[in-house]
Amino acid sequence: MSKIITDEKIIDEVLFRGVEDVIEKEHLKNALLSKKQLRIKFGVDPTAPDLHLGHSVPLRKLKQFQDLGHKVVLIIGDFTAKIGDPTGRNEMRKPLTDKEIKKNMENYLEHAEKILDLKKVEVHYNSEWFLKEGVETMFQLSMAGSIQQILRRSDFKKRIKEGNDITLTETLYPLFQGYDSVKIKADVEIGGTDQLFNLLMGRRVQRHYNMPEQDILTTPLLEGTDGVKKMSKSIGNYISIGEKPFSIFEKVMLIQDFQIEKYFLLCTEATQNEIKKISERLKSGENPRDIKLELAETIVGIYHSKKAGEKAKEEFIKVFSKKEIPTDVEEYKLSKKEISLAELLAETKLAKSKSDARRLIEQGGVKINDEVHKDTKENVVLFKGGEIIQVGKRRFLKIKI
RNA sequence: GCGUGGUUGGCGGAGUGGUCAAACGCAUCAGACUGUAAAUCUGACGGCUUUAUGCCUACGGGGGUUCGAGUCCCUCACCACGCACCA
Repeated sequence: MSKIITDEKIIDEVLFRGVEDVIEKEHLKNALLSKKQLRIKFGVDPTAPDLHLGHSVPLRKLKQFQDLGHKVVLIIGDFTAKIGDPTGRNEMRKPLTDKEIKKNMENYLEHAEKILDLKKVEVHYNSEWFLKEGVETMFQLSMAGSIQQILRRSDFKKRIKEGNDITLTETLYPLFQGYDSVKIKADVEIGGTDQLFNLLMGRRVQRHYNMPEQDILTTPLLEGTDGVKKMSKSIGNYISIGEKPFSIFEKVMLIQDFQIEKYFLLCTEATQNEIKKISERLKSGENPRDIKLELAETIVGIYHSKKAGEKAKEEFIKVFSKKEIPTDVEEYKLSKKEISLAELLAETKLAKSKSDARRLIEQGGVKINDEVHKDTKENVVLFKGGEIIQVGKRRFLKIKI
C-alpha cells in the first residue's frame, strides 16, 4: 500500500484548486489528514467513445488524490448505461449494446491512462452487482428515494413542462448510481457540477443502507472551443486527448481569450500563483495569442511529450502566422493524372461533394501550390505529383502519383 | 380506447394548390480584416452537369384527386395535448 501524504498545504490545494464545490469540506479535510487510505469513487459513463479535455477535468482531480496515496475506484456504468443518465437531457438516451460499451471502455481506459496510473486503480463494472442482485435490490433501492425528490431536479422539471416523457427507469438512475457507492464503500465521490444531484443521491442511498455518507467534490464544467457551450462531442467543440499533437494545438488556439485562465486552471498543472501571473500578463495588454501558444504547448506536452509540444508550436507559427505549408502533409495517391479540380476535392474528402467543391473554388478557397484556382471551368488539371492542395486555412493534402 | 393538433434542411421555424431547393434565425464553410481567434463585413450553405431564368432528388411512409401538391383527400407510422378510470 502506498504511503498517505497528509501535508496540509497540499491537501488544501487539492480541495481548492479547480474545484467548484466540496460537500462536507471539513469532514473531507479531516479524513484526508487522518492517514487512512480513502476510497475515491468516479463513475464513468461508457457512452463516450473518446475522452476530451472536459472529461479530463475530474480525472486530473482524481490523479491528485491518487498522488496523495488514496485509492481511486473507477466504476464503469455498463449497467446504468443501459438506462441512460438523464442529466442535462431533454429526451431519453438510446440504450447501448454490450458490444458498444465494451469498445467504448477499451478506448476510454487507453485514454485515461494518459492521466491516471491505472495500475493503482480499482476498476469495477456495475453490472457485477446489478445483474447478480436483481429485483430484490431494485425494491430496496427504490425505497431510498421519493418521487418528489427525484422530480425536484431541474432537468426533469423542464421535461415535464415541455411535455417530454420521463421513463420510470430514468427516475431510478440516480439511485442506481448511488448504490455503486454502497457497493464499493466510497468515502469520496468526484464528478462534474452537472453530476451534483446524482452525487448527493449517493449520500442518501448510503444512509439508507446505514453506511457513512461519502463526501462530494465537484469540478467546474469546461466550455468547448466556442467558449459558450459545455465541451461535448455532439456539439463538435471538443478537443480529444487522443488527438495528434498538432490537432490538439490547433484547437486549443481556437479557444476564446477569456477562456485562457480557465484552461490553464483545469487542463494543466499550473499553480494558482502561475495562473495569477498569467492574468496579470493578460491585463497588461500582452497579446493573448502568445499566452495561448504557451497553453497549447503545455497541453500537448501533457498528452504527448514536451518535445511534441514545442514542435507543434513551431508548426503552428509556420502555418498560421507565416502562412507557409505544413511540414507533414497527408499524402493522397491519385488514381489518374488528369482530373478536374472539383472531382479531386470530392474524391479526397476535402469537399463534401462536387457541388461543394465548386462553391469552394468559386469563393477562392482552393489553392494548388499556393496559387488560388478560382476557375470552375478549368476542367482538367494535369498533376505531376507533389502538388499541395489547400482548402481554406487548415486543410492540406499532397498529391502523389 | 375516443377526440384534436402535429411530423418540413444539422437545429429552430415560415410556407395551406403553381414563381419553393424552401422566408427568417442559429450552427457550419469560404473570402476580407486580424493576433490563430473574437467582433464586423461579403458570399455560400441538397445533388449533378452542358454554369443555365439548366436537370434531378427532397417537405414522416404509402396511395389518390389535379394540367400542377409541404399545401386537398384516404391510409399507415410516430409524437403531443385533451377526454375516458379515480368522481
